[in-house]
Amino acid sequence: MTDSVVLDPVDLEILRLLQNDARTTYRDLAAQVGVAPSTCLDRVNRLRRGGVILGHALRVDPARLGRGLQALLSVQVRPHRRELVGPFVERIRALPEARTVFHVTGPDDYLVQVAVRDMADLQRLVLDEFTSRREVARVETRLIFQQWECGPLLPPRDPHGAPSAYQGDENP
Amino acid sequence: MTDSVVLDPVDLEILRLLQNDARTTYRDLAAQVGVAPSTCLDRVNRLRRGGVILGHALRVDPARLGRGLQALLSVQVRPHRRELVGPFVERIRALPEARTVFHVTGPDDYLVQVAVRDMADLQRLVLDEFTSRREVARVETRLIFQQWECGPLLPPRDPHGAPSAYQGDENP
DNA sequence: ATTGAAAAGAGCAGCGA
DNA sequence: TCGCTGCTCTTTTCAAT
Repeated sequence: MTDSVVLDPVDLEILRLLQNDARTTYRDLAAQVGVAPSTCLDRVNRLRRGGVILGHALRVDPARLGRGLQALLSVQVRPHRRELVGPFVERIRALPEARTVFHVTGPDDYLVQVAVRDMADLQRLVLDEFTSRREVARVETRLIFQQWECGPLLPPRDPHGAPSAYQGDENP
Repeated sequence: MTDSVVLDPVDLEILRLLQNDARTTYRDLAAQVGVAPSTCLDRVNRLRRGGVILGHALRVDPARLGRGLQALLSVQVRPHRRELVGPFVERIRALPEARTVFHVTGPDDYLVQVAVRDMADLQRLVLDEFTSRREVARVETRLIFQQWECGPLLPPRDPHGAPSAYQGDENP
């Protein structure tokens, strides 16, 4: 399914450091990991090509952009068939208010994280873009008080005490 | 509350481009926006100081790290008081499986996005880290089929046809 | 695969307009 | 506020180990 990706401790440490600060230079990276800068570059490029690193995203403060209110909308799309949900997702993704769309199991089909200016804006969004649609059977709105990003994503530790290096799925 | 932040069309275009690829050089940025590279640097630094740009995040593929299964856990914490929820959030954030924690309105207090290896791993996580805790009154697990990040975050367009530049809250 | 050194390129400050 | 010039640091390449 995925390309062969083998991550040794050097790769893991680089990933961990870059997730803490994606702008760390190869020089600093090299110093902290204990290899040459050119080796770091090589590793990072390999992680890129291997699809482990998908890209670099700018973290922006929604409040400073006039979107101080965020919410999660649980949406039921009926009937839940490809010809309906495909366009639904694309339409939602195109909304300037949308941040993330989750397709999930359970009674509600989608969870949509949105960032809006204020309550009036949220009301407008829900009414105009969700409940007014025929394929949208139900919308439940939960406001987001606060949101925390968690620590760097790392491979799970092997529960059986196997070597710490993680080996991805192979597909030669 | 926030510093004075005024965003003109140049700032907005820079933000839009950087959200697509945060590693775009000032030179390329300048070429696409139509100003001098030094101006781009100046603008970006201002956006940094103004708190609009919070930092740079590395986007990583969880599946390539052996965390091919993601889920959203709705968690009810009872009693929902500061002395309980503070430590709860910190404990959850420290879990290597946790990606994002939302504090939300509604019957469930928290939404926790987790990335695990497989179903057995998810079961272990729910049982050991959530339902076994006394302050956790209820956990509802929804699996994530798929997840989409949406377009760049931009200021809302003014509904009254005012100038397109967005002016943040002032506090001189 | 990793390295050090050298070349190419980008970041950054100062200055003049 | 903008754009130019020049210096410094980073990134990237490459031959050798």
